[in-house]
Amino acid sequence: MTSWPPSGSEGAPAGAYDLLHPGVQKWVYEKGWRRLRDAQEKATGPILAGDTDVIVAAATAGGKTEAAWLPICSALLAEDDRHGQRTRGVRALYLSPLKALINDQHQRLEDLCAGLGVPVHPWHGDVAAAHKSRALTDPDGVLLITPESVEALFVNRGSQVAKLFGNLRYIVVDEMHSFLGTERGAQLQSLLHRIELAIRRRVPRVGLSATLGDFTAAAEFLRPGAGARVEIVQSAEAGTQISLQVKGYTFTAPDPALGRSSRRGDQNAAAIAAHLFGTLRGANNLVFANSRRDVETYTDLLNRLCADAGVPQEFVPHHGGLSKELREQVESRLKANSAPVTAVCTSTLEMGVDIGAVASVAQIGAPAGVAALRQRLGRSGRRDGSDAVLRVYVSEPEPTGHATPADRLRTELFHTCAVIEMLLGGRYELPDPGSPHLSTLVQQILSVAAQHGGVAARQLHGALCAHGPFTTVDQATFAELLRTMGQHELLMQDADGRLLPGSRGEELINHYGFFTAFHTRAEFRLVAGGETIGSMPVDPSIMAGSLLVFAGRRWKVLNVEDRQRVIELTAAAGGQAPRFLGGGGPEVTDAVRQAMRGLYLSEDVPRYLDRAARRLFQEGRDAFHQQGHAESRIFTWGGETLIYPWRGDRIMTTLTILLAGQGLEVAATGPALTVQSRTPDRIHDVLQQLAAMPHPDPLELARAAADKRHDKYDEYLSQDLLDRAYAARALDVPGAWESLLEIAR
DNA sequence: GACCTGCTGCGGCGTG
Repeated sequence: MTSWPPSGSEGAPAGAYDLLHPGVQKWVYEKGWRRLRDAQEKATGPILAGDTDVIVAAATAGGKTEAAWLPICSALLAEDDRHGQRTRGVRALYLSPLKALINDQHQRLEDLCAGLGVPVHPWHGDVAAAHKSRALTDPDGVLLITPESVEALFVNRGSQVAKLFGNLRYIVVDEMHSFLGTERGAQLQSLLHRIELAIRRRVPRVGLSATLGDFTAAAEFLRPGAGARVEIVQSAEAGTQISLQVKGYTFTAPDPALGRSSRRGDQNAAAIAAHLFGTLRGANNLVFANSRRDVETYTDLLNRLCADAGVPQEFVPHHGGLSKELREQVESRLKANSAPVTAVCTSTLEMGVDIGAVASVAQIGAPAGVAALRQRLGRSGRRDGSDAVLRVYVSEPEPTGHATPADRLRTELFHTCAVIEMLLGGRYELPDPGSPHLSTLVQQILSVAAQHGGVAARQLHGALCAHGPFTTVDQATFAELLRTMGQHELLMQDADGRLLPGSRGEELINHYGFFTAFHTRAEFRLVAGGETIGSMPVDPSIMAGSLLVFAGRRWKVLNVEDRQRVIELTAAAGGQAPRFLGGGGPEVTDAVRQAMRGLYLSEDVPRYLDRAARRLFQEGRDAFHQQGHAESRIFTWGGETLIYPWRGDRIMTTLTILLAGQGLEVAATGPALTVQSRTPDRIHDVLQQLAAMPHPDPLELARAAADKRHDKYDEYLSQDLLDRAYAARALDVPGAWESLLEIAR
């Protein structure tokens, strides 16, 4: 890198540094950076040119943020130089999936931008209204914002959007992987498109992520219809070394004759908590549990161990049900790095927030997915070049007389290993391109109608579908959607045929919950000593006298105020973590289930297993072969027939509907399909007949499915549209036929 | 037995 001020570098090939604005060069120089990181070196040219969309893919802590902002700030300053004055209006828009990430980025960007005279404005639900109205009166610089807050701008200040973004030069989408293939992602695409429509100009988009599985799909997401022209910048720098261990635990499976028992969880949790306590104390760590309830349970167990040992409590919970104050306390304790603290958390601490040096990461139970596990791992080993340390805790039942053949397969462990193998091979989940995201389209139609105070149907289709992100929605489908929205009084037509929000539509738009594309549930506020400590979903089993574990403490319920939705608590001695009911778990992808089968069939034993896990792994593999899974996929046990397709949840759902259509009583349980009281031969015949049939229309299968409502505005879809949304989201007919042929063979 | 994310306007009240 050349020095600053520039001196005698003439003749040297122009590196990225030489392309940056002198003001930005000065900042880099004063930081003492000896050279730019690979991602920064490669991204500067394309971003600075300002005529192309760019994806920057680099490992966590690979310098992605600066890779985007060094050239963006350079381009803005160069524009000012050309005009001889500072350009007004928002000139760069940064979109983040998390408020906490915006706060974090605000601090980092201020450091760069303050000296350059580029103001930076955070904008989300926790930002004071006064700040927002100030930014609106005289907009300038960089705006850091959530998709929901952009939605609110369109709905509440539709006429100001064109002026606000009139001089926009760049759009940055951070943690882009978290938007791919989701309702929220479709909302984001629509909002970006609507900004460009409002200012009648295309604005270069910069997407950032460390965990993209497929650059073609990611590029198509960033610029729908023109993904092929998106520039991909991939850092060649290797990520941190990973130090990885899977720890196995066993527990005695409850006797099925005695009914369901909760002892299973208790026994595991106590043993795992004891190991966590012994290993993690004295340093900063993150422990990821798979549910809020588990977060509370483990925090409580760990702090009881602290109390028994007479040492300070250093385990704190962090999840979405805790109040903003409590979460921020945990985040600042992690950042401050003064006294050791371990956060037990859900995915809330998975992304972005730079929480400083974390010695290790623990994961309890099979990880939700490959990208999620990579993000969690990326929280450790960020600063000093030390290894990222990950321990995964897996529990399996001890085989006794009561153990089922399925118990002996050790599927939790093989699931975990399959995800880890995919992580080590960089095989992240692929976004699903086929979903029409009709629920989000309902929201966007209402939002556009509110933005303009009425709109013609043809314009609406042009804006959102024909030239917008909902390209798979044709005119006929769109017309049906408008009709069903009319029937539900979401829309009405005025004398000129323009569409306006109807009475129900007005209600939706005028409630602040409108801005999210995802579901939100009714919740009770938990209050202790006059302070709100968090919230939990309405649960009828909670009443005065109930005992609760929440926010890492133990409480008794004093009072439940149904009308105001408030639960009053007082400190108490015992209790259980509340159930945060609702939502299913994450989808298990086809790639993971196929990788599980690959692990059973292989002869290699992963090196990252501890002794107990290795024994469980070997037992699982032995059971797989003894039970005949290598040769067959149909088995009988206890009057039921079990089918093991070893395929993803969508294929399992599709097979379930197909078999139910043949008059069989069938349910998907984990990796197996359970069919009631039939002989395997009979089922084999049915499967063979199905395999020989032509593929059915997915819509026909969807019609037969129950429980199809899934996304926020699905309740306003006609039966036919709901079937289409479900078919695209939940079914995989070609995959199911591949699987049928495999099983019937 | 199973994640998470996010959110406005306005009235009422206290303080400088």
